[in-house]
Amino acid sequence: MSKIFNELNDAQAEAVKNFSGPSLVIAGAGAGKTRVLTYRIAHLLEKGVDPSSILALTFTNKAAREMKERIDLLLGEDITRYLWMGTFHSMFARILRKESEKLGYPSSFTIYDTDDSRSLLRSIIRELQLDDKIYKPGEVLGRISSAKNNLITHQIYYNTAKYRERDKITRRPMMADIFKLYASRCKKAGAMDFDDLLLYTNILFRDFSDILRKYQEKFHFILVDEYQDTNYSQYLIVNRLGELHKNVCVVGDDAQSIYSFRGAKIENILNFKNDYPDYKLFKLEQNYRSTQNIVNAANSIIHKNQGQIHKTVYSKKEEGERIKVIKALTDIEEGFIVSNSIFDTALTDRVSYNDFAILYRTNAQSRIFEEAMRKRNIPYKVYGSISFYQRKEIKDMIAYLRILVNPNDDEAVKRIINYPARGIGKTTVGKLEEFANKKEISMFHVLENTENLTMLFHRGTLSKLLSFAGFVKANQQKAQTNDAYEVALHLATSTGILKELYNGNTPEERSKYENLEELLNGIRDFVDGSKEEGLSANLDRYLEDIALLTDFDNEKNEDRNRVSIMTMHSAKGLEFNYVYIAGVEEKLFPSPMSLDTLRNLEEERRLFYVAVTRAKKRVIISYARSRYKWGVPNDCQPSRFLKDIDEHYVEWPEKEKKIPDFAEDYPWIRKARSSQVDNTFSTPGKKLTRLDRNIVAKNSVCPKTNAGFEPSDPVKIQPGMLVEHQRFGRGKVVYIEGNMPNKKATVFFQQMKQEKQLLLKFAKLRIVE
DNA sequence: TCCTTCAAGCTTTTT
DNA sequence: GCTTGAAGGA
Repeated sequence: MSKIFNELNDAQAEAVKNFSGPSLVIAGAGAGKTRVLTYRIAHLLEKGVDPSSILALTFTNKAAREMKERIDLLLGEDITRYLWMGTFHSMFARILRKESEKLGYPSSFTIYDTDDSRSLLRSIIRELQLDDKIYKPGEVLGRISSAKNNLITHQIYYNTAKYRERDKITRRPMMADIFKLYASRCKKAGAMDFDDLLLYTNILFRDFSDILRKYQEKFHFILVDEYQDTNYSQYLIVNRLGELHKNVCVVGDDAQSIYSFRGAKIENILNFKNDYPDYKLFKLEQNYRSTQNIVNAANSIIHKNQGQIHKTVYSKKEEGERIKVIKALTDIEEGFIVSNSIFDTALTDRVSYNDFAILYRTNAQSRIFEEAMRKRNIPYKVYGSISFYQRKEIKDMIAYLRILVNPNDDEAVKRIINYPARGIGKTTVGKLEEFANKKEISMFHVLENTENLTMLFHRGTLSKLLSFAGFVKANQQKAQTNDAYEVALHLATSTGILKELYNGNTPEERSKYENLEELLNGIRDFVDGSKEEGLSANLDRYLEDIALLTDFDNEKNEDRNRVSIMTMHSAKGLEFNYVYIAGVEEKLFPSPMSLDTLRNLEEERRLFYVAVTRAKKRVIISYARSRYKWGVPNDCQPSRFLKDIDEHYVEWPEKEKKIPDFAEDYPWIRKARSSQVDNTFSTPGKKLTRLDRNIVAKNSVCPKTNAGFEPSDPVKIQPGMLVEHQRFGRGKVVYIEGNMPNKKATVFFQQMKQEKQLLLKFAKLRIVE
């Protein structure tokens, strides 16, 4: 026994010690789930277990990385690089690359991200001449995704009356056909989407018993983190792989299950005992993270849920402060209050900014906090929303790299065939795509076959297409011999993309240039790192490496002292001293989409539980009375979740000891479409356009937070005065108070580059110098 | 084919 | 308040 056990309590130590046979670790928030997992692996390694025989599946790459660092530190050696530790997706992508030929895929298959999938679906829907208002690509993808996560392949889907009936009822009878076509197009392109990675792993293990056997024998120990958030597909993989040795250890907390929308099944935890009757159960109930008040408040929230395994999570830390609830007039004021509070706390408590997190329900809320932080000069980092790899310029560049590795990747080809402009227009691309689909070959394949082309295109178009194909082929050759950085740099310069952005005048272009530069630097780091470790530095490996990365994974040192801003979902597994939970309002949190069933509502409540339990010292919850939605301010009510917190642990806003007007849990309040137009702008006989609605904002409140003009200093709009709508830029916003019925103003719309006479009643406008 | 203009639609949550 | 894509003119 080593020093490992000095740092564990009894329950944790038991869970670490008993490493053979199936075990289920149920742990409350902050009770040291990850700690058990980490030490258990360290313990195994210490016992001399071969690291490459351990498969440890985590929820994020970041979690895996942190665990690895911790283990290396514990054992004092660089041993974790031989572990199979990472997300389900990345680990099984690794196995699939080795075995893909069995499934009819090249080993350098492309991984389609959600954007690629959606865009492929869009073209399929168009091709089948369906209405994309009914068959919304995002929704169709959701349906396909949940089918796949339950191992319903397109063949099964197509041939099962039950599913087709359902689609008929929901008036989407062609769903099965779309699914089928989507699957075949992906295969043709040598591409798998996220769900395919798991689905094909299952198919591989189902149809090739020798391969299954090989991996069963390889992985003596299997550990799974966040087991409550695994879906059926993931469950079955673990189940199959663990069948031989049965050394399966899963760690989870049913109270923190927040991903059922992507197919996660709490039942996986509950059914563990059926799959492994001789399992050992370890319960960790002492919370080491948070103060008693926070733990008690969180418990009181989760107790409102009916379907929960009973646990008594407790803390022995100090009692701590109550949860503070803050009311703001507007969302903008909310941002202002939060940033002020962070600024003050950092100063008085002498703590650094990385001790703070702002959590919210939807990514759209990030902007307000970004602006507030910028005004206050507080360093921050927004996680999620648009990740680095989803930026247009980055995706374009990566599309180039992708077709060098896998020329059949049609989504990538479509993306860049005319970027930068080569005179290959929509008609041409459409023709090319149609022909390729008819022949069931890839678009690039068509380009390689000159006879086909002469039939299809005129000479002018033909030469453009051929020069594009030639360009790609030449670079493909280059990619064989050169490393990823050389290839990428050459592409960026020879296409002229880099230069074009460098010479750009707008701030957007400049930032795009910087992003591209960052991407290239990243590739160089990859190349250097690979060479150091004696691994291949070619493009294939680079693309494999980045396909499954998220925002959390390219964290830089300069991010270390920043306030973290993210969704409550992203915050799972993290902890901070000070946590701000923002926008705790009806119609926002719980999300209106979740009000239809008790099941969904309880999941939202678990999300609240997750958010509160991220905090070590202090939780501050805020809500606003008015919030901009689609550019229009809307009245808001405080969330029903606020009343779920036991009063003992809450401090309500001044002068408002009790919060009125809570929405009832029953009957379900349906998403109400508030009429956005009503009486704000009325010219008899004239139909309101969107633009009018944007200009004339109802119930605008003038927050003190905006510099420039004080509320007491309203600006009168005179006829003929030149004003600009604030939609452009993040410039100073002037709120104009008071009713101005039937006043006319000349409004300057940048988007239209023209002036327009408008009647104003109540407006939010910016003065143009 | 490209570029500009304009309005529709959108916002759950993610590997 | 932003993105996207259709429409129409150059």
